[in-house]
Amino acid sequence: MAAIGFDTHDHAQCVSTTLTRAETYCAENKLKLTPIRRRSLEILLAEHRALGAYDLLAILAKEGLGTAPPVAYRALDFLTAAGFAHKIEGLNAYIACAHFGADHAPAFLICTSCKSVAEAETDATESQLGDVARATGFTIRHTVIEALGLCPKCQPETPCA
Amino acid sequence: MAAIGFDTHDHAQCVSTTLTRAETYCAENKLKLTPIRRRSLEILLAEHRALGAYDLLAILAKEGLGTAPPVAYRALDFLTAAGFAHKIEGLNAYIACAHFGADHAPAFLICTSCKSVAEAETDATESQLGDVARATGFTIRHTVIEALGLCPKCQPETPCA
DNA sequence: TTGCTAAGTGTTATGGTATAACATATCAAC
DNA sequence: GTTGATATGTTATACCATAACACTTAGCAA
Repeated sequence: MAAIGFDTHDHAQCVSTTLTRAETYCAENKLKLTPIRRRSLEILLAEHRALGAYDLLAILAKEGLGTAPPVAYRALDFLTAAGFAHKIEGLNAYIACAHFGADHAPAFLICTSCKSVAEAETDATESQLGDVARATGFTIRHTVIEALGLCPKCQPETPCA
Repeated sequence: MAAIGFDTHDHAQCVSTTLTRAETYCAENKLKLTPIRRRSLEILLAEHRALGAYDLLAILAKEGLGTAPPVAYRALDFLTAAGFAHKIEGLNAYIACAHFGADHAPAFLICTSCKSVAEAETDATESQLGDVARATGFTIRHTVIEALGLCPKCQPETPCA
């Protein structure tokens, strides 16, 4: 389980690589990465942070790709269903997934100071949530695991801009 | 870590006991359990399920305890800050806490079929989230840990009403 | 007692999030 | 080329949450 998100990297590269992989994945799984969906994913990847549905919509609207809320929500529904993006429940916002395709149980570290978000993968069946579920006979379909706090750069000693 | 919520129990007893404990806790900690706050907690306890802020407001309004949204949100803010209630982020709803007072890291098992919610206590520092946080230098302030799925009564073989 | 201060409440208005519903368009399969 | 499934365009609305400001109350100090 490795967290990513609080480090720097070749961003243009990371966007294009992930987009290419998403295209390949869609082709292999008979999913349609339409222009609106592709552009939405590209925007989420480029922003590299949690974006509200209406933030995404504003960008799409500027580009003539849609003006009404359902446009954004449909794209986000597709991307989250495909595993290309996740919803951060604690922020009512959406973020591109660094992984993709297979179902996974993401965990998020959300900095309340600089709003950056790091994603880590967890094993739901091995978590405490999994323990409780087994003990009670509960069947897990989806997990929401988020931590709100301060990222390394925003610790009290070294507040970030 | 024990889950509660998918079992039956003496409900009137559980409501009155918890209310009494809340009163004691407030007295000891100089918190004011005003009529609106007390009644809101009582409602959440009696309902014994996640309630939207506007659901709570509707009940308060019927009783002449307030008509505008801030009334409900203020009561819920107080109850959640005191640890008497929790917000279920995945549902945008609120539920009474079976525990109270001290800070804790609740985890919820939410049945998408019958809407029941079970609360379990976790140890954030021992969770996978804690592992990631330590590895990345992230300081956790608050955690959101929720699982959506099917409770024992709503498994495919025995769907519940 | 008066007056101050902090906390709580009443109220209006607004902002932010999300979806229902229905019409239209596109495209692959037959 | 018709059909059926999926995607999109659009309007309207519902649901969730808070800003802002006036007013009241409780506790405390002078």
